[in-house]
Amino acid sequence: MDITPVPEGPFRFRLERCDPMRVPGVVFASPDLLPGTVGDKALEQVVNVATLPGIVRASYAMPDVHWGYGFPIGGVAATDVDAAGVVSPGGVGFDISCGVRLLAADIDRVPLASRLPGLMDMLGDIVPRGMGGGGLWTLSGRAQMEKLLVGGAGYAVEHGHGVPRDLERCEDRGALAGADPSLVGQRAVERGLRQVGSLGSGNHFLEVQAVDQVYDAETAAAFGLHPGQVCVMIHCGSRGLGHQVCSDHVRIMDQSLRAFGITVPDRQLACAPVVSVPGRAYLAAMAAAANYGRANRQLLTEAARRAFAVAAGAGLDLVYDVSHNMAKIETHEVDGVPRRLCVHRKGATLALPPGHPDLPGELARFGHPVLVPGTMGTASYVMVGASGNDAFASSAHGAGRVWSRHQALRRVRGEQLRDDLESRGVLVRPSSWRGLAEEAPGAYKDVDAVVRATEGAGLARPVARLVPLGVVKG
DNA sequence: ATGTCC
Repeated sequence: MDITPVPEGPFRFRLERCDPMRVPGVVFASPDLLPGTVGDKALEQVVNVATLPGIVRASYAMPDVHWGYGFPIGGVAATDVDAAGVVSPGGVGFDISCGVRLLAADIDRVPLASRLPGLMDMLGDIVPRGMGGGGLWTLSGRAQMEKLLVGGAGYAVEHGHGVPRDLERCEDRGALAGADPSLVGQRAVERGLRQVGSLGSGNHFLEVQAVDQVYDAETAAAFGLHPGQVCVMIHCGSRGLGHQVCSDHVRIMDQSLRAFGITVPDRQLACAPVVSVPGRAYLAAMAAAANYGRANRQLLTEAARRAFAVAAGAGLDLVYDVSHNMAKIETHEVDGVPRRLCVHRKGATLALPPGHPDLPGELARFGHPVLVPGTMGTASYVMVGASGNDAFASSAHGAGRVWSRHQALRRVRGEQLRDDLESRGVLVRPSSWRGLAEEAPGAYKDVDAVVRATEGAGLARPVARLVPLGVVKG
Protein backbone atom coordinates (compact mmCIF):
# COMPACT_ATOMS: atom_id res chain seq x y z
CA MET A 1 0.00 0.00 0.00
CA ASP A 2 1.25 3.48 -0.85
CA ILE A 3 0.93 5.66 2.23
CA THR A 4 2.35 9.16 2.05
CA PRO A 5 2.16 11.20 5.25
CA VAL A 6 1.41 14.84 4.40
CA PRO A 7 2.67 17.47 6.84
CA GLU A 8 -0.28 19.54 8.07
CA GLY A 9 1.11 21.29 11.13
CA PRO A 10 3.94 21.16 13.63
CA PHE A 11 4.50 17.53 14.63
CA ARG A 12 1.38 16.48 12.72
CA PHE A 13 1.01 14.45 9.51
CA ARG A 14 -2.12 13.47 7.63
CA LEU A 15 -2.84 10.20 5.84
CA GLU A 16 -5.45 11.23 3.28
CA ARG A 17 -8.72 9.36 3.30
CA CYS A 18 -9.30 7.02 0.39
CA ASP A 19 -11.71 4.09 0.09
CA PRO A 20 -12.41 2.11 2.15
CA MET A 21 -11.19 4.53 4.86
CA ARG A 22 -14.07 6.32 6.59
CA VAL A 23 -11.83 9.03 8.09
CA PRO A 24 -8.25 10.21 7.47
CA GLY A 25 -5.26 9.10 9.52
CA VAL A 26 -3.39 11.59 11.72
CA VAL A 27 0.13 10.86 12.95
CA PHE A 28 1.66 13.08 15.62
CA ALA A 29 5.44 12.94 15.16
CA SER A 30 8.58 14.77 14.21
CA PRO A 31 9.99 13.77 10.80
CA ASP A 32 12.66 11.72 12.64
CA LEU A 33 10.04 9.75 14.56
CA LEU A 34 7.69 9.20 11.63
CA PRO A 35 7.64 5.48 10.87
CA GLY A 36 8.98 4.73 7.40
CA THR A 37 6.47 3.74 4.74
CA VAL A 38 8.74 0.87 3.71
CA GLY A 39 9.10 -2.06 6.08
CA ASP A 40 7.00 -0.53 8.82
CA LYS A 41 3.46 -1.73 9.10
CA ALA A 42 2.41 0.80 11.74
CA LEU A 43 1.12 3.39 9.25
CA GLU A 44 -0.70 0.69 7.28
CA GLN A 45 -2.38 -0.24 10.55
CA VAL A 46 -3.40 3.40 11.13
CA VAL A 47 -5.06 3.29 7.69
CA ASN A 48 -6.74 -0.07 8.41
CA VAL A 49 -8.22 1.26 11.66
CA ALA A 50 -9.70 4.20 9.70
CA THR A 51 -12.05 1.72 7.95
CA LEU A 52 -13.83 0.60 11.14
CA PRO A 53 -17.61 1.15 11.28
CA GLY A 54 -18.57 4.27 13.21
CA ILE A 55 -15.06 5.73 13.55
CA VAL A 56 -15.14 9.51 13.91
CA ARG A 57 -12.72 12.37 13.18
CA ALA A 58 -9.56 10.36 12.45
CA SER A 59 -7.49 7.27 13.16
CA TYR A 60 -4.73 8.70 15.35
CA ALA A 61 -1.14 7.66 16.02
CA MET A 62 0.87 9.02 18.94
CA PRO A 63 4.60 9.90 18.52
CA ASP A 64 5.63 6.50 19.97
CA VAL A 65 3.53 4.53 17.46
CA HIS A 66 4.78 1.10 16.37
CA TRP A 67 3.44 -2.12 14.93
CA GLY A 68 0.95 -4.14 17.01
CA TYR A 69 -1.81 -6.76 16.81
CA GLY A 70 -4.31 -5.30 14.31
CA PHE A 71 -4.16 -1.77 15.69
CA PRO A 72 -0.79 -0.07 16.10
CA ILE A 73 0.56 0.43 19.60
CA GLY A 74 0.26 4.16 20.16
CA GLY A 75 -3.07 4.20 18.31
CA VAL A 76 -6.26 6.01 19.28
CA ALA A 77 -9.64 5.41 17.63
CA ALA A 78 -13.08 6.62 18.72
CA THR A 79 -16.32 5.16 17.39
CA ASP A 80 -19.82 6.62 17.73
CA VAL A 81 -21.78 4.32 20.05
CA ASP A 82 -25.12 5.58 18.72
CA ALA A 83 -24.19 5.30 15.04
CA ALA A 84 -23.30 1.59 14.81
CA GLY A 85 -19.77 2.24 16.11
CA VAL A 86 -17.75 -0.86 16.95
CA VAL A 87 -15.50 -1.98 19.75
CA SER A 88 -12.45 -4.07 18.86
CA PRO A 89 -10.31 -6.06 21.33
CA GLY A 90 -7.33 -5.40 19.06
CA GLY A 91 -7.81 -1.70 19.79
CA VAL A 92 -7.09 -2.37 23.44
CA GLY A 93 -4.43 -5.03 23.12
CA PHE A 94 -3.74 -8.35 24.78
CA ASP A 95 -2.51 -6.74 27.99
CA ILE A 96 -5.76 -5.09 29.06
CA SER A 97 -5.16 -2.17 31.45
CA CYS A 98 -1.43 -2.39 31.13
CA GLY A 99 -0.38 0.84 32.75
CA VAL A 100 1.96 2.85 34.89
CA ARG A 101 1.92 3.91 38.50
CA LEU A 102 4.26 6.52 39.96
CA LEU A 103 5.07 6.75 43.67
CA ALA A 104 6.93 9.64 45.30
CA ALA A 105 9.31 8.84 48.16
CA ASP A 106 9.88 11.11 51.14
CA ILE A 107 13.63 10.82 50.58
CA ASP A 108 16.01 12.39 48.06
CA ARG A 109 18.61 10.60 45.94
CA VAL A 110 21.66 11.84 47.90
CA PRO A 111 20.63 10.51 51.33
CA LEU A 112 19.38 7.29 49.71
CA ALA A 113 22.61 6.60 47.79
CA SER A 114 24.39 4.49 50.42
CA ARG A 115 21.29 2.34 51.00
CA LEU A 116 20.32 1.94 47.35
CA PRO A 117 22.10 -1.42 46.78
CA GLY A 118 20.38 -2.96 49.82
CA LEU A 119 17.05 -1.51 48.73
CA MET A 120 17.45 -2.97 45.24
CA ASP A 121 18.39 -6.35 46.72
CA MET A 122 15.24 -6.36 48.81
CA LEU A 123 13.04 -5.27 45.92
CA GLY A 124 14.68 -7.96 43.79
CA ASP A 125 13.87 -10.54 46.49
CA ILE A 126 10.23 -9.64 47.07
CA VAL A 127 8.85 -8.48 43.68
CA PRO A 128 7.42 -11.51 41.80
CA ARG A 129 8.29 -11.35 38.11
CA GLY A 130 8.98 -13.28 34.94
CA MET A 131 6.81 -15.59 32.90
CA GLY A 132 4.19 -17.53 34.83
CA GLY A 133 4.87 -17.79 38.53
CA GLY A 134 2.87 -16.61 41.50
CA GLY A 135 1.96 -13.21 42.87
CA LEU A 136 1.92 -11.50 46.26
CA TRP A 137 -1.74 -12.31 46.93
CA THR A 138 -3.31 -15.70 46.16
CA LEU A 139 -7.08 -15.45 45.88
CA SER A 140 -9.28 -18.16 47.40
CA GLY A 141 -11.38 -18.86 44.30
CA ARG A 142 -13.81 -17.51 41.75
CA ALA A 143 -16.03 -15.79 44.34
CA GLN A 144 -13.18 -13.67 45.67
CA MET A 145 -11.87 -13.03 42.16
CA GLU A 146 -15.27 -11.63 41.14
CA LYS A 147 -15.08 -9.09 43.99
CA LEU A 148 -11.61 -8.03 42.87
CA LEU A 149 -12.72 -7.74 39.23
CA VAL A 150 -15.44 -5.29 40.29
CA GLY A 151 -13.52 -3.42 42.98
CA GLY A 152 -10.09 -3.13 41.36
CA ALA A 153 -7.51 -1.25 43.43
CA GLY A 154 -10.26 -0.43 45.95
CA TYR A 155 -10.78 -4.12 46.72
CA ALA A 156 -7.05 -4.46 47.42
CA VAL A 157 -7.17 -1.42 49.72
CA GLU A 158 -10.21 -2.85 51.57
CA HIS A 159 -8.06 -5.87 52.32
CA GLY A 160 -5.26 -3.78 53.79
CA HIS A 161 -3.12 -3.51 50.67
CA GLY A 162 -2.74 0.24 50.65
CA VAL A 163 -4.51 3.29 52.04
CA PRO A 164 -7.74 5.01 50.94
CA ARG A 165 -5.78 8.05 49.76
CA ASP A 166 -4.21 5.84 47.07
CA LEU A 167 -7.58 5.60 45.34
CA GLU A 168 -7.86 9.37 44.98
CA ARG A 169 -4.77 9.18 42.79
CA CYS A 170 -5.96 6.40 40.48
CA GLU A 171 -7.67 6.87 37.12
CA ASP A 172 -11.37 6.04 37.73
CA ARG A 173 -10.53 5.87 41.47
CA GLY A 174 -9.01 2.46 40.82
CA ALA A 175 -12.03 0.70 39.32
CA LEU A 176 -13.53 1.07 35.86
CA ALA A 177 -17.35 0.99 35.99
CA GLY A 178 -19.34 -1.59 34.08
CA ALA A 179 -17.25 -4.64 34.95
CA ASP A 180 -19.23 -7.89 34.76
CA PRO A 181 -17.10 -10.73 36.14
CA SER A 182 -19.62 -13.34 35.02
CA LEU A 183 -18.37 -12.62 31.47
CA VAL A 184 -14.77 -13.48 32.40
CA GLY A 185 -14.25 -17.12 31.48
CA GLN A 186 -13.18 -19.80 33.93
CA ARG A 187 -9.80 -20.26 32.27
CA ALA A 188 -9.07 -16.53 32.61
CA VAL A 189 -10.07 -16.63 36.28
CA GLU A 190 -7.88 -19.66 36.94
CA ARG A 191 -4.90 -18.00 35.27
CA GLY A 192 -5.42 -14.92 37.43
CA LEU A 193 -5.92 -16.48 40.88
CA ARG A 194 -2.21 -16.70 41.68
CA GLN A 195 -0.86 -13.69 39.77
CA VAL A 196 -2.21 -10.68 41.70
CA GLY A 197 0.89 -8.69 42.62
CA SER A 198 3.34 -9.78 39.91
CA LEU A 199 5.16 -7.80 37.23
CA GLY A 200 5.14 -10.32 34.40
CA SER A 201 7.78 -10.00 31.70
CA GLY A 202 8.51 -8.13 28.47
CA ASN A 203 8.66 -4.37 28.98
CA HIS A 204 7.27 -4.52 32.52
CA PHE A 205 9.40 -3.22 35.37
CA LEU A 206 9.59 -1.63 38.78
CA GLU A 207 12.13 1.20 38.74
CA VAL A 208 13.62 3.36 41.45
CA GLN A 209 14.08 6.76 39.86
CA ALA A 210 15.07 10.32 40.78
CA VAL A 211 13.56 13.60 39.62
CA ASP A 212 16.22 14.97 37.29
CA GLN A 213 14.49 18.11 35.99
CA VAL A 214 11.28 19.98 36.67
CA TYR A 215 9.74 21.97 33.81
CA ASP A 216 6.60 23.21 35.59
CA ALA A 217 7.24 23.73 39.31
CA GLU A 218 3.63 24.48 40.23
CA THR A 219 2.22 21.35 38.59
CA ALA A 220 5.11 19.23 39.87
CA ALA A 221 4.38 20.44 43.40
CA ALA A 222 0.68 19.60 42.96
CA PHE A 223 1.74 16.10 41.89
CA GLY A 224 4.05 15.89 44.94
CA LEU A 225 7.35 16.04 43.03
CA HIS A 226 10.52 18.13 43.49
CA PRO A 227 14.06 18.03 42.03
CA GLY A 228 16.30 15.32 43.48
CA GLN A 229 13.36 13.35 44.89
CA VAL A 230 13.33 9.57 44.71
CA CYS A 231 10.35 7.92 42.97
CA VAL A 232 9.17 4.43 42.11
CA MET A 233 7.63 3.71 38.72
CA ILE A 234 5.69 0.46 38.24
CA HIS A 235 4.77 -0.71 34.73
CA CYS A 236 2.64 -3.85 34.49
CA GLY A 237 -0.73 -5.13 33.38
CA SER A 238 -3.35 -7.81 33.84
CA ARG A 239 -1.11 -10.85 33.24
CA GLY A 240 -2.63 -14.13 32.08
CA LEU A 241 -6.17 -13.07 33.01
CA GLY A 242 -6.23 -10.08 30.65
CA HIS A 243 -4.55 -12.09 27.91
CA GLN A 244 -7.18 -14.82 28.19
CA VAL A 245 -10.06 -12.31 28.18
CA CYS A 246 -8.67 -10.77 24.98
CA SER A 247 -8.16 -14.15 23.32
CA ASP A 248 -11.66 -15.34 24.24
CA HIS A 249 -13.41 -12.25 22.91
CA VAL A 250 -11.31 -11.93 19.75
CA ARG A 251 -12.50 -15.42 18.86
CA ILE A 252 -16.15 -14.55 19.55
CA MET A 253 -15.95 -11.37 17.47
CA ASP A 254 -14.09 -13.04 14.63
CA GLN A 255 -16.99 -15.48 14.40
CA SER A 256 -19.68 -12.76 14.60
CA LEU A 257 -18.24 -10.40 11.93
CA ARG A 258 -20.38 -11.90 9.17
CA ALA A 259 -23.57 -11.76 11.21
CA PHE A 260 -23.11 -8.00 11.60
CA GLY A 261 -22.14 -7.54 7.96
CA ILE A 262 -18.78 -6.05 8.91
CA THR A 263 -15.77 -6.39 6.64
CA VAL A 264 -12.31 -5.49 7.94
CA PRO A 265 -9.03 -5.34 6.00
CA ASP A 266 -7.28 -7.47 8.65
CA ARG A 267 -8.88 -10.21 10.75
CA GLN A 268 -6.94 -8.88 13.73
CA LEU A 269 -9.39 -5.95 13.64
CA ALA A 270 -12.26 -8.29 14.63
CA CYS A 271 -14.96 -6.12 16.20
CA ALA A 272 -18.68 -5.83 16.91
CA PRO A 273 -21.07 -2.93 17.45
CA VAL A 274 -20.69 -1.50 20.95
CA VAL A 275 -24.42 -2.02 21.55
CA SER A 276 -24.42 -5.65 20.33
CA VAL A 277 -24.31 -8.69 22.61
CA PRO A 278 -20.64 -9.50 21.84
CA GLY A 279 -19.73 -5.80 21.99
CA ARG A 280 -21.25 -5.30 25.42
CA ALA A 281 -19.83 -8.61 26.63
CA TYR A 282 -16.30 -7.64 25.62
CA LEU A 283 -16.52 -4.20 27.25
CA ALA A 284 -17.83 -5.69 30.50
CA ALA A 285 -15.12 -8.39 30.56
CA MET A 286 -12.48 -5.83 29.55
CA ALA A 287 -13.51 -3.58 32.45
CA ALA A 288 -13.13 -6.55 34.80
CA ALA A 289 -9.67 -7.30 33.44
CA ALA A 290 -8.81 -3.61 33.70
CA ASN A 291 -9.66 -3.73 37.37
CA TYR A 292 -7.40 -6.76 37.80
CA GLY A 293 -4.56 -4.70 36.35
CA ARG A 294 -5.25 -1.88 38.79
CA ALA A 295 -5.33 -4.30 41.76
CA ASN A 296 -2.08 -5.81 40.49
CA ARG A 297 -0.33 -2.42 40.61
CA GLN A 298 -1.84 -1.77 44.07
CA LEU A 299 -0.27 -4.99 45.44
CA LEU A 300 3.11 -4.17 43.91
CA THR A 301 2.86 -0.75 45.57
CA GLU A 302 2.60 -2.47 48.94
CA ALA A 303 5.72 -4.51 48.19
CA ALA A 304 7.62 -1.35 47.27
CA ARG A 305 6.42 0.32 50.48
CA ARG A 306 7.64 -2.60 52.61
CA ALA A 307 11.06 -2.54 50.97
CA PHE A 308 11.39 1.25 51.29
CA ALA A 309 10.35 1.16 54.96
CA VAL A 310 12.84 -1.58 55.87
CA ALA A 311 15.79 -0.80 53.60
CA ALA A 312 15.53 2.99 53.33
CA GLY A 313 13.39 4.15 56.25
CA ALA A 314 11.23 5.99 53.73
CA GLY A 315 7.57 6.18 52.77
CA LEU A 316 5.93 6.21 49.34
CA ASP A 317 2.95 8.36 48.32
CA LEU A 318 0.97 7.60 45.17
CA VAL A 319 1.35 10.30 42.52
CA TYR A 320 -0.96 8.67 39.97
CA ASP A 321 -1.96 5.40 38.27
CA VAL A 322 -2.87 5.35 34.57
CA SER A 323 -3.95 2.54 32.25
CA HIS A 324 -2.70 2.85 28.69
CA ASN A 325 -4.48 -0.16 27.12
CA MET A 326 -8.20 0.43 27.37
CA ALA A 327 -11.47 1.27 25.64
CA LYS A 328 -13.75 3.68 27.50
CA ILE A 329 -17.18 5.12 26.79
CA GLU A 330 -16.69 8.90 26.92
CA THR A 331 -18.53 11.98 25.71
CA HIS A 332 -16.65 14.26 23.32
CA GLU A 333 -17.78 16.95 20.92
CA VAL A 334 -17.63 15.89 17.27
CA ASP A 335 -18.42 18.63 14.74
CA GLY A 336 -19.76 20.72 17.61
CA VAL A 337 -22.16 18.05 18.88
CA PRO A 338 -21.55 15.99 22.05
CA ARG A 339 -21.41 12.31 21.10
CA ARG A 340 -21.08 9.14 23.15
CA LEU A 341 -17.89 7.53 21.89
CA CYS A 342 -16.03 4.30 22.49
CA VAL A 343 -12.46 5.60 22.72
CA HIS A 344 -9.85 2.89 22.12
CA ARG A 345 -6.46 3.82 23.53
CA LYS A 346 -3.86 1.16 22.82
CA GLY A 347 -0.50 2.28 24.10
CA ALA A 348 -1.96 5.73 24.71
CA THR A 349 -2.77 7.55 27.92
CA LEU A 350 -5.79 9.61 28.93
CA ALA A 351 -4.68 13.26 29.05
CA LEU A 352 -7.61 15.37 30.21
CA PRO A 353 -6.99 19.13 29.97
CA PRO A 354 -7.00 21.48 32.99
CA GLY A 355 -10.51 22.10 34.31
CA HIS A 356 -12.06 18.90 32.97
CA PRO A 357 -14.96 17.75 35.20
CA ASP A 358 -13.72 14.12 35.33
CA LEU A 359 -10.49 15.12 37.09
CA PRO A 360 -10.17 14.47 40.84
CA GLY A 361 -10.67 17.71 42.76
CA GLU A 362 -7.11 18.42 43.81
CA LEU A 363 -5.82 17.91 40.24
CA ALA A 364 -8.67 19.66 38.42
CA ARG A 365 -6.73 22.91 38.00
CA PHE A 366 -3.72 21.18 36.48
CA GLY A 367 -4.92 18.42 34.15
CA HIS A 368 -4.62 14.64 34.02
CA PRO A 369 -1.17 13.24 34.84
CA VAL A 370 0.43 11.48 31.85
CA LEU A 371 3.11 8.95 32.80
CA VAL A 372 5.64 8.21 30.07
CA PRO A 373 8.03 5.38 30.89
CA GLY A 374 11.23 5.51 28.83
CA THR A 375 13.98 2.92 29.03
CA MET A 376 16.12 1.66 31.89
CA GLY A 377 19.15 3.49 30.46
CA THR A 378 17.63 6.85 29.60
CA ALA A 379 14.72 8.62 31.28
CA SER A 380 10.99 8.67 31.94
CA TYR A 381 8.66 11.66 32.04
CA VAL A 382 5.70 12.99 33.94
CA MET A 383 3.52 15.10 31.65
CA VAL A 384 0.09 16.68 32.06
CA GLY A 385 -2.89 16.94 29.71
CA ALA A 386 -3.05 20.09 27.57
CA SER A 387 -5.99 22.08 26.22
CA GLY A 388 -6.65 21.82 22.49
CA ASN A 389 -5.90 18.09 22.18
CA ASP A 390 -8.09 16.84 19.31
CA ALA A 391 -7.16 13.16 19.77
CA PHE A 392 -9.95 12.72 22.34
CA ALA A 393 -7.65 13.80 25.20
CA SER A 394 -5.01 11.15 24.49
CA SER A 395 -1.23 11.22 24.65
CA ALA A 396 1.89 9.08 24.22
CA HIS A 397 2.55 6.23 26.64
CA GLY A 398 6.26 5.53 26.31
CA ALA A 399 9.28 5.56 24.04
CA GLY A 400 8.04 3.08 21.43
CA ARG A 401 10.05 0.17 20.06
CA VAL A 402 12.24 0.51 16.98
CA TRP A 403 14.00 -2.90 17.11
CA SER A 404 11.93 -6.06 17.26
CA ARG A 405 12.71 -8.34 20.20
CA HIS A 406 14.49 -10.64 17.76
CA GLN A 407 16.66 -7.79 16.45
CA ALA A 408 17.49 -6.75 20.01
CA LEU A 409 18.66 -10.27 20.87
CA ARG A 410 20.98 -10.28 17.85
CA ARG A 411 22.61 -7.01 18.93
CA VAL A 412 22.68 -7.13 22.72
CA ARG A 413 23.90 -9.56 25.40
CA GLY A 414 22.03 -9.35 28.70
CA GLU A 415 25.15 -9.69 30.86
CA GLN A 416 26.94 -6.96 28.88
CA LEU A 417 23.93 -4.66 29.17
CA ARG A 418 23.83 -5.23 32.93
CA ASP A 419 27.51 -4.25 33.16
CA ASP A 420 26.96 -1.16 31.00
CA LEU A 421 24.01 0.01 33.08
CA GLU A 422 25.72 -0.61 36.43
CA SER A 423 28.85 1.25 35.25
CA ARG A 424 26.56 4.19 34.60
CA GLY A 425 25.07 3.95 38.09
CA VAL A 426 21.85 2.06 37.31
CA LEU A 427 21.51 -1.07 39.47
CA VAL A 428 19.83 -3.98 37.68
CA ARG A 429 17.86 -6.89 39.14
CA PRO A 430 16.74 -8.85 36.04
CA SER A 431 14.56 -11.93 35.86
CA SER A 432 16.31 -13.29 32.75
CA TRP A 433 19.28 -12.23 30.61
CA ARG A 434 17.24 -12.67 27.49
CA GLY A 435 14.41 -10.50 28.76
CA LEU A 436 16.92 -7.83 29.77
CA ALA A 437 18.56 -7.84 26.32
CA GLU A 438 15.20 -7.52 24.57
CA GLU A 439 14.57 -4.34 26.55
CA ALA A 440 17.93 -2.70 25.78
CA PRO A 441 17.65 1.10 25.64
CA GLY A 442 18.79 0.98 21.99
CA ALA A 443 15.66 -0.99 21.08
CA TYR A 444 13.55 2.11 21.73
CA LYS A 445 12.97 5.53 20.21
CA ASP A 446 14.57 8.51 21.97
CA VAL A 447 12.09 9.27 24.75
CA ASP A 448 13.24 12.90 24.91
CA ALA A 449 12.29 13.26 21.21
CA VAL A 450 8.94 11.54 21.82
CA VAL A 451 8.19 14.00 24.62
CA ARG A 452 9.22 16.99 22.47
CA ALA A 453 6.89 15.78 19.70
CA THR A 454 4.09 15.15 22.21
CA GLU A 455 4.45 18.69 23.51
CA GLY A 456 4.86 20.16 20.03
CA ALA A 457 1.70 18.42 18.84
CA GLY A 458 -0.22 19.93 21.76
CA LEU A 459 -1.14 16.57 23.30
CA ALA A 460 0.44 17.12 26.74
CA ARG A 461 3.06 19.30 28.48
CA PRO A 462 6.20 18.05 30.28
CA VAL A 463 6.20 18.44 34.07
CA ALA A 464 9.26 16.48 35.19
CA ARG A 465 12.01 14.22 33.87
CA LEU A 466 12.95 11.13 35.89
CA VAL A 467 16.20 9.18 35.60
CA PRO A 468 16.67 5.54 36.66
CA LEU A 469 18.68 4.58 39.77
CA GLY A 470 17.75 0.90 39.83
CA VAL A 471 15.49 -1.41 37.89
CA VAL A 472 13.70 -4.63 38.84
CA LYS A 473 12.98 -6.17 35.42
CA GLY A 474 10.06 -8.40 34.62
C1' DA B 1 1.83 -8.76 26.20
C1' DT B 2 1.20 -14.28 26.92
C1' DG B 3 1.53 -21.27 31.25
C1' DT B 4 6.00 -17.25 23.95
C1' DC B 5 0.70 -23.27 20.32
C1' DC B 6 -5.29 -26.21 22.19
